[in-house]
This record gives sequence, structure tokens and C-alpha cells, in this order.
Amino acid sequence: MTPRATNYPQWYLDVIKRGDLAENSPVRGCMVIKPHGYAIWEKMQRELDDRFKATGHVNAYFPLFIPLSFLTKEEQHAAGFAKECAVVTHHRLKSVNGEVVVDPESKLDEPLVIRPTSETIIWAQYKNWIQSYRDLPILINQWANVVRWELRTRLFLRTTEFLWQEGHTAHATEAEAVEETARMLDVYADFAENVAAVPVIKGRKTPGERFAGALDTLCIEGLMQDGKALQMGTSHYLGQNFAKSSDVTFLSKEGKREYVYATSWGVSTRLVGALIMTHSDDNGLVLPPKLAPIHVVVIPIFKTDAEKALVLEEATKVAAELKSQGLAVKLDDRDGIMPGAKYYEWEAKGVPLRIEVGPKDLEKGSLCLVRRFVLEKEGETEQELRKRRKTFVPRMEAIASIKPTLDTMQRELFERARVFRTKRSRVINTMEEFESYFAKDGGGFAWVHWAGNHEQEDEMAKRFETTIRCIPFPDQIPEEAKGEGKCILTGQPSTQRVIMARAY
RNA sequence: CGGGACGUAGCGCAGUUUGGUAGCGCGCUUGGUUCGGGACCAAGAGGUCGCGGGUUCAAAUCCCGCCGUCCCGACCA
Repeated sequence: MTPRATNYPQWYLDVIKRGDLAENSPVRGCMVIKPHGYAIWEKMQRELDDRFKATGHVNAYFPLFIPLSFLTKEEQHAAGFAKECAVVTHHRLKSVNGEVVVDPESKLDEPLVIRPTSETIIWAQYKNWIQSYRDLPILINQWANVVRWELRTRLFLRTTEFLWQEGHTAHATEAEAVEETARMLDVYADFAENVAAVPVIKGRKTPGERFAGALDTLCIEGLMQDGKALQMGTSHYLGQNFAKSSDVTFLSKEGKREYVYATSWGVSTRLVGALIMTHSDDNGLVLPPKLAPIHVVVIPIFKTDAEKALVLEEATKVAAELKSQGLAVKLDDRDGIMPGAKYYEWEAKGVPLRIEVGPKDLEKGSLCLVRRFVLEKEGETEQELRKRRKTFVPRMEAIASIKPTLDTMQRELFERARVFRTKRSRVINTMEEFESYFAKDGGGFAWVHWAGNHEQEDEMAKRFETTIRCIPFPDQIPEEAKGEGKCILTGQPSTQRVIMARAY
């Protein structure tokens, strides 16, 4: 596996390959999510879905195809996606000289756009569902695939087709919709930090980075190990834009006809990429226990047939006892594979804990516990680190320690990522410092004062490949970055700092 | 769509300059010996050399055309 320090993008691809998460498909830009990768997504879905339900949402499903005319209704929205839409124009194939071709006779009267997001088709239905304030709010989420015809793709981070969830809500008042937008951002932040163990900054996008058709876009931003930012979730306050373009009105308590207020919010399989780039190391995938499809792998070790029988019996018992604690356990009893090979394989797949059961453990009534990672110490060698991951523990104690150990690992991953982010964040006041931060020091989150406009944002992007990731919420700003100042580019007075970074 | 590279076994590649009957590593199958950090030995299976045409006694190799993929520039969850 390519080390991170040698070639970060290649390392990322190696982690995915060795972790058996996904691979490229015959269709350019699309990916096949393999069982282990999909299992991680399923864990994410479960965690998120529970949170959506807990905040009063229900799931529904809207179609993949959107009539072309729907997309032209909301002008800004349409313009935002126009350049990346796949369009279905025919509905039949035929065989010509043994070759299958599109039947030109089957041309559709109206082309169908494959959803890049579902606002338009959902609001066309909401129009029929909403007449009175009594019909509000509508709090619907859908789990779906969407297609955005990207030119440059990367597994999980940006693929032509991706899986996501999109929430679409309708409210009687602006205040309620604004509140919903913030609530769902909090749900995402809670998931990111407490489940995925990825620390995030909550903030607001600048008008230039805003979702097409939104009045306000909120986001959570994470910092990856290469110093690049990753947008991990967005929540949009759509105002009455979609209600107006789809003509969705309701009669208020006072008998007044009013346009509905809307929100939409989403996270995607990109989160798997965030997970990889936040926690993984040069041995492969590292997973927070809460998202690990397998918590513990049990590996039997033996020489003779007699030993094999005894060791397997014990290994099976250990696995069963852990399963009864509600843990996901894999007993790797494959023949003909060296134990060492199994270690590498399960480490590359990110399994948090390994239990080795051998003849010596039977003798001593112990188990060998190996953690996928331990927090690094200053100046430690690879050998020392590996040794520290491994402990021999009396059997009963070992079984009882698994759950607490997983909890510890979950906390440590978050803490490690937070320390990394702090180290790679800097409060910056001058262009000189800004330039050297990104040119020499690898970059990260740059906290800078900003009072520029859209064009000036582009100028920064051209010069440094950096963008404003977000305008952080006041409670997200560290002490040293608080206060007023002057815009780093224009020198104009500025009331607060923004986060600039290179981004995925 | 412009600039660059490549297409040979499931994967990674050599062979192409100088035409001569298809090769290596990994993986896979079988048997044996192994097994506390990536095993070894032996025997096997596996190919329209991207596609089409041409030159030639003979083409993976030379010529022409096409197709496809990857990397770099204009988009973005």
C-alpha cells in the first residue's frame, strides 16, 4: 500500500482497494460499491434514518425521471444543474444486423432528466398535497440515487451516480423553515462527530457557494489528513422559491392565501470518503466502531489437527459470547491461509479489534487482543507501536473488556482527528502568511477576515486554489479567531473570520 | 472538446525497435509439507494479443482506419 506521505491520492485508492470497499465500473465515473463498502453505508443510513425519524420525519420515494419542463420552472435551480444532467430521450431498442441500437422511432415527446436532485418533482406533488395550514408541515425524506454528470470523478468523493438521502420539507412560516434548516444541520453534525468521529465546523456558505435556488445554505466542513476540506453535508433554506415556481399555496388560519416555505438537506456516500480520509492509516482502513460492519474478528491459530479442534472450539465459544453482547463478530476459520495474512486482511478492512486464539491461550486461559490502532506516541518506532496494540488478557476479563475498548477507540478517533484539525488550522492576517501557509506548510483551515465579493473569492481561488468553505457560526469560532479585523484581500473592515481552504 | 500516454490471461506487465507458432509476476485449481505478523514445493487451468482492413510464405510486432481507457486543462454533494 502506498504510504500517505508518498502519494496521498494513490493511498486513498489503495485503501479502497485493499479494504474491498468499491471499484470502478464499466461506466465511466460510476462505481460498484462492494459488500464491505455498502455495509458501512448501511450503518450510516441506519444512524441517520433513526435521527430523521426522531426529529419527526418520514420516508417516501419519488421517481428517478423528471420531465424536462419541470426543471425549467425554477430558473436559478435549473441553471445550477444544467451542465451536469443525464437525459433520457428514447424508450426502445431494436436489433439491426445483429447489433442493438436505439430505435429512432421511439423518441420521447418530452425528454426525461435523470434527477440530479428532486426538488422540482417533489414540489410538483406537494402542490397537490397542500391546501391548508393544517396540511403543514410536510417532513419527508427519501433515500435515493442521483446522477450528476461530473467531468472529474473520484471513488466515493465524486461519482457520476451516487447514493444519498434528501430531505424536503414544507412549512407555513419562514421561522419554522429556518429552524428546520438549522435542526437538520445539527443532526448532520451530531452524526459526523458522535458516530463517524469526524469533527466538523458548522457554518454558512457564501452566496457564490450557495445551492442553486436556495436563499441560505448551511454546511458542515471536515478537514482531511492531506489538509483539504471536505463538505460533508448541506442544509438549505429555500424560502418560497420552489413554492412560487410550482405554485404551492395554502390558506392560513387567518384565511389568507400564502406561499409555502421550504427546506432541503442531504448527505451522500461521500461520507464514506470522509471516513476514509479522516481516520485511515498506512495499513489501510480505520473505522470508528459505531460504523464498523464487523467489530471483532477471531482468528484461530494451531499447528496439529488436535490443536485445531480445541482452538476452533474455543474460538467458536468466544465468538458466540461476544455475539450475545450484541457485537458483530467474524470467526475467520479459513484453511490454508497464514494467520499473518489474515491479520493484514482484516486490518486493511478496518476491523477495530482482533482476538487471536492459540494453543498457548488455551493453556493459560487467556486471549490475545489486538487493537486496530492506538494513539501514537512521540518518536515511537513502527515495531513499538505494533507491540503496544497487542495485549494478553485473562479470558473473562478479555470478553468483558471488548465493549469498553470499542467505546474508548471511538472516543480516541474523534479526539485524534480534532487534534489534527487544530494543528492544521491557523489564524491568518496577511496575504504573505496565507500564501506560505498553503505553498509551504501544506495548508488546512485558514481563519481569515473577509469582506470581499464574489469576484474577489474567484481571485483567491485562482491564486491559491482556496475557497471560502464556510462562514462559521459564532459558537464554532475558536477564542484566538474571534473579534473584528480587516479583510485579508481588500483591507476593508470585517466583523468576523471565515474558513478558507483547498477543498475536494 | 484541446494536449499527453496506453490497450497482450482475473490483476500488473514484458515481448513490438530488427515480423518466425504467446511469456513473466501475482491471483486461481489440486496434492503434500506448513501455520503466534503477508508460507513453501510439485502438478495444473486460463489468451479472438481492443476492433476492422491492408502488406507478407508468415503480423502482438509493419501500414491505414476506427473504438475504448487513463492522466492534464473548463464543473462540483
